[in-house]
Amino acid sequence: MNSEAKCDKFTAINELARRRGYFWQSYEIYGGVSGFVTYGPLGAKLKQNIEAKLRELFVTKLGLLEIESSVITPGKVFEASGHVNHFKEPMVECLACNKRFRADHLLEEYAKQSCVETEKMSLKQIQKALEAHGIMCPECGGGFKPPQQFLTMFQTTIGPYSNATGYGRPEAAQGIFVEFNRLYAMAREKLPFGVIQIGHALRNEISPRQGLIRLREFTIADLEFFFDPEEPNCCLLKDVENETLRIYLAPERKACSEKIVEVTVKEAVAKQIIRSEWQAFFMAMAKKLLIEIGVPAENQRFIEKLPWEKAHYATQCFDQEVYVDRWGWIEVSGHAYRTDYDLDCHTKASGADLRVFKEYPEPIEQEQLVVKPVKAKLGPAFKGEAKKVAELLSNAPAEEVAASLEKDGYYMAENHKVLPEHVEVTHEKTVIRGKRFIPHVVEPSFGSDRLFYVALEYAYNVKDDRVVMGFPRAIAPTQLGVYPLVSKDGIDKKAREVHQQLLNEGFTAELDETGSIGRRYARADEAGVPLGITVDYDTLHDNSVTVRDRDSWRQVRTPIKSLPELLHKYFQGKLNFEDLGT
RNA sequence: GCGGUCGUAGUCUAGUUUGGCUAGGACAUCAGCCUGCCACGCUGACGACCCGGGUUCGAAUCCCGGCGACCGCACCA
Repeated sequence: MNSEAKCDKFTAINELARRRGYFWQSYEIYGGVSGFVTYGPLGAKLKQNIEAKLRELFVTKLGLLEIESSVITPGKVFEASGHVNHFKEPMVECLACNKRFRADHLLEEYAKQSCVETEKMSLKQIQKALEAHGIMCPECGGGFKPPQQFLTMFQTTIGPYSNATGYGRPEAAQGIFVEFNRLYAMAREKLPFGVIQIGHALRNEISPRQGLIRLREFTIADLEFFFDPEEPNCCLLKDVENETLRIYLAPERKACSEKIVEVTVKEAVAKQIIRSEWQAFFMAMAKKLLIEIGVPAENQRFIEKLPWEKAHYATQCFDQEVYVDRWGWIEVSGHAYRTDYDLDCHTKASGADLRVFKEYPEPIEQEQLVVKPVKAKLGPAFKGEAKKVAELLSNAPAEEVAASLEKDGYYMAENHKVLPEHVEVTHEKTVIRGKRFIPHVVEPSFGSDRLFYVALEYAYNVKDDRVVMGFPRAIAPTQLGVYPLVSKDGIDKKAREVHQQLLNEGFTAELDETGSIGRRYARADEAGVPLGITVDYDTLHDNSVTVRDRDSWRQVRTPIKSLPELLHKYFQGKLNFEDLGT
């Protein structure tokens, strides 16, 4: 088992995960469905702890706002955001060999059409274009069935009688954008500010096959950070400016070079490698997060997306990648500069004003020509049409109306003849105190399940033919194991007391009294329990216990009464194992 | 969806070619004994042939269909 484990960690981890209750494929009794997993007791706790780390880093320390919105989303939202158009692909199937191809890719390759062109084409246009260019199956030369769209969002109907289309959200971000006005109010109407949402998202993948890496239902952590594009400087950049980032840049990728540049955050910004300071900041934070869940810096990198790889909303986009045994580099987070794309789309589609107001340092005074309808005269003159005429006058450019009155002695508001007596033309001074604009957004987006998987893979160690899950102590699902050395002579009773005390202190602690002590240590190692507390014969005399370190297997001796304080500090990272006793 | 490989207790697996099973083992789990710090002592218990159909006196084994897994193709905004 262990030699195989070295060959393929993915297999070993999946097996361990099932056996020990980290995660497994859902609905097994009905044969299982791929793309859905159940997190077991250890896994659920580990995932919570990883998400707690995310919250600690972004919510607690940076003061971002956290929200929770619904998964089912009215169709209008994703029509506005562009997902309905972009979350589907036109595909054709060969009549002869049944192979499937992306229709737009075929046109790009054989008809030399740009992806900008194919993007806009309807299915019928695609079919005609395929026929016009005589494109046949690249595999066998056969003809194609009519093209079909594959929508990768889960579609449903909201309510029993309505035919309102709803979608399972493929990202949590839109839940933030649509609530922008309220959230901006809660941020005390100040930029910059950020909102995070950690929740389930759904994507109907055609064929998900890589365990936790590609799921149909998964947990996403979308962070939307709003700022003024005219004040794009990041006030927190100093905190991370000397962090180094390993980046695989787009030009290198185009040249098929493997070259990774290693730059500090400061340099990346100065050299415009990363065009948004806030994006650079969050990339540094993402690196920190991954280190905290156990992935060393040298096994992380950022990869700049090529133009055709980028999401429809993004300008510059980086993926954070982690090296894993089975597939090499896999994406764990995406960092997109979404500009004002989403808020602009929702402004246009909903009619709601999602702009923010920015006061100028000095108010600007302007003199403006104003044409005011005189209601008292309009009424008798136009009777029932008066209201309409007034409206037409208000909407017409003042200069045009004034000029016409001056020159011709009247102004035609459609077919109504407006005379000078009907209006009052004045020069008014207006004071413009500021302007309205749509904030820009940088979005770091983490795949929680992928973070979970890489945490498992980097924790996975084999020591003396035993599996030891070396989770960083902050994310370990179980913090403490409590063991009676033997189950007799009152030692078992004492161990239960110690266990209860530790639970009362708020630790997650497991009591294990079966089997030999070595077996229990081994079992705890597989569950990644950082510390073992063993009650032995000496405990009965002097109230001290041994504390065992999961990673070094060393032991120290400590009085029971000092355990709570020492252990709290240990799990906060303020003490090392050696400091826990003698 | 396509092609290849595969599907036996919680896990790993023997048996499938050549039908004869009351399906064997190991680890894990549970109960009891034993215990003096790293899964290694003893006794016992629990527990499986992916689903459906067919062939046959008899199917884990052969045939067909379905489901699922792994690899490759495609897909992964």
